[in-house]
Amino acid sequence: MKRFVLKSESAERRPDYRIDYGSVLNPAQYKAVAHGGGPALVVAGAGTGKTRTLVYRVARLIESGVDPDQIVLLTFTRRAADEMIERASSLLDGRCRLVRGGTFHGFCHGLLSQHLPPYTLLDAEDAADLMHHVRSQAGAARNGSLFPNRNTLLAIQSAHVNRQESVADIVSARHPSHLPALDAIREVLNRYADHKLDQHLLDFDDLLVRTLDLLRTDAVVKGRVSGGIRHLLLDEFQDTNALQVDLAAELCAVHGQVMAVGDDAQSIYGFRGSDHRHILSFGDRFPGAVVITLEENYRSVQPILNVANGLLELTKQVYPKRLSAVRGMGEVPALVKARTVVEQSRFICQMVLNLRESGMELGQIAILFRNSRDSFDLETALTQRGIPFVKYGGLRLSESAHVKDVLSILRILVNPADGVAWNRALSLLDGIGPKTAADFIAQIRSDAYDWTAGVRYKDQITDLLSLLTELKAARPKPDAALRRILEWYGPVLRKKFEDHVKRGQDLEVLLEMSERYGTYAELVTKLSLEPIEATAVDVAGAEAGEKPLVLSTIHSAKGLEWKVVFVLQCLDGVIPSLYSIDNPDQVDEELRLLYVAATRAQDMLLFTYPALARSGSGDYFTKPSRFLDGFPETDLEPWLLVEEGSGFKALDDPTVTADVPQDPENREDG
DNA sequence: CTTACACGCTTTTTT
DNA sequence: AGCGTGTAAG
Repeated sequence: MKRFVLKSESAERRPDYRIDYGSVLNPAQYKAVAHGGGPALVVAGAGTGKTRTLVYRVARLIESGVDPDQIVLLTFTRRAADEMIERASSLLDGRCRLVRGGTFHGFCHGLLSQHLPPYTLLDAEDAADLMHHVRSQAGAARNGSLFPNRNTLLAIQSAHVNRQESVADIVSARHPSHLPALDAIREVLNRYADHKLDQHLLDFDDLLVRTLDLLRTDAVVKGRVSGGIRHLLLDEFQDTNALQVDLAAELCAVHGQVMAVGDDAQSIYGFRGSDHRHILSFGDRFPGAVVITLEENYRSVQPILNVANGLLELTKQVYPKRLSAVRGMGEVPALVKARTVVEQSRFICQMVLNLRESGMELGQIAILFRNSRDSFDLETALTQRGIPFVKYGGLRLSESAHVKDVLSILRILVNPADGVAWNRALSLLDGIGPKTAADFIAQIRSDAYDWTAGVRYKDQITDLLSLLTELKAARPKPDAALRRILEWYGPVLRKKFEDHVKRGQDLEVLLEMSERYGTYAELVTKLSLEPIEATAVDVAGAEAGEKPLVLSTIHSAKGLEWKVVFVLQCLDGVIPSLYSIDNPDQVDEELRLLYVAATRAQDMLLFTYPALARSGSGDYFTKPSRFLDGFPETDLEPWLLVEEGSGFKALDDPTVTADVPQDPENREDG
């Protein structure tokens, strides 16, 4: 008898992979990359190849025949998504660029813009403007100083939405002093919501809320959206909030293929409603989840991890975890005591120059700090010495007053009901304050810009109106429109700002950027969703093509790595922040923040602090961060800065050479 | 009644 | 360095 063997056609055909996944990944990474069906959680300590794993998984899924368009990769920042997709592309091919990716907020906007009537996005400051307006309309200010200010109101609102807790709970837990005003707070928050509805405005939180709402109430949309997501990949899962977890659950409802990657030790966005416990309860939320742990650290030398491990041991929560280095031993991290902030900057500049001379690229060095302003003095010092740098974090170009002024005109054209934009634009005119602006806005009932202007403002109003009418009729491209708006704005800029020259340059940058956008709405929305985050300072003498030194807040440094990392201003009251020390949970978050900073370093890690700080009232002595206090000198080596010619002899450390004038880095133990 | 301006105080991190 | 408040001027 002859037998014919029928191949099973239902089983997935084993593809011929172009990449030999088994040999380029370690077993745990491979397990995650090759994971077949159902939810999976990858718990990945710092430097264990988390990004690499996601990148290879994307490539593998595509090689297995998954349509890239059916893969959704949600990351914390747009920068992270771009980087991953870029890396996947270089690994495999251009198909990876078709993967859908971005932030939760960006993804939600993409969806909502197809399903909601047109709306305008409010960034944090716009939301604050609106809240301020609502607050003053409610006569809140008269209720005495006990009534929360606009930022507190927004914080309450945001916590209410993102944590999905009641306003009463939020106020009693986080702002107990405002408990007597609870009813008034609710009233103001309701009005805030009403205004947003009336004016077709959505704030960041609304993007998440409305998307969840859409998916839960519209079965057709949900079927199409979730049905179109064969694989959902979630990066930085420890920083997702309750709302985002709900969203993720909806998005993967049809295919059930969700992979989350995260590290509870790196949860640093509690202030935005994230809760690292979501990682721990992942299995409850996504039943049957496989947990894969990545433990081998490929990034840092062991002495850096010793400090990182030491920091982690200080946290109240005990999810014990020890990173161990594949790379082995290296230099012991330093705790550098400078006398003043100025000396701290001098030290860093000279170290950077020494490193540069010994062949390290500037782009391999990063200076990290808790607060954006912590780097002000260093920025001056770097500029003086002609060291090129780029700064991430803090105030963004697109959030600065002059850029927002200019964009408000475009926003009016996009959405004539946008009272926040009208208010901003009108307030630029001489003699028009909140009251007059509000009166005008109340008169606007159509997008025909006609109203009865008081004689006092007549000329200015006519100017503004003809600008709007002209742009409305001609609808030039965004860059041409901006050019026209800048003509109008020029005199305002010069009158309003002392440093109008510098701000004018910013506006030129904006103009240049606007060429990339097809519509006003796209330009305005993109700038809110993905603010221009880096402010580059190009200094003459930078070698063409060499990446500059990186200055970054620790928050913005998440997910990145450098050969040498300095952490600035390691002071008690800075990290941990003065305003967190009463709350153990918040102190823990500050600790994790320092942990994140420490684990960015590959070869060398230096914590610096000034012993003397300056405040308005005078100089005062400081204490180094309590987190760095208890380390033995074998783990964290104290460095003393000594002036040249003061009798101390330099140790022969290649990175600490004495040929730079005024070199202070003679090392002293103890 | 509104706006403009000066002064004193200060929570920061991001979508 | 910005924000809210108090004060004086329009």
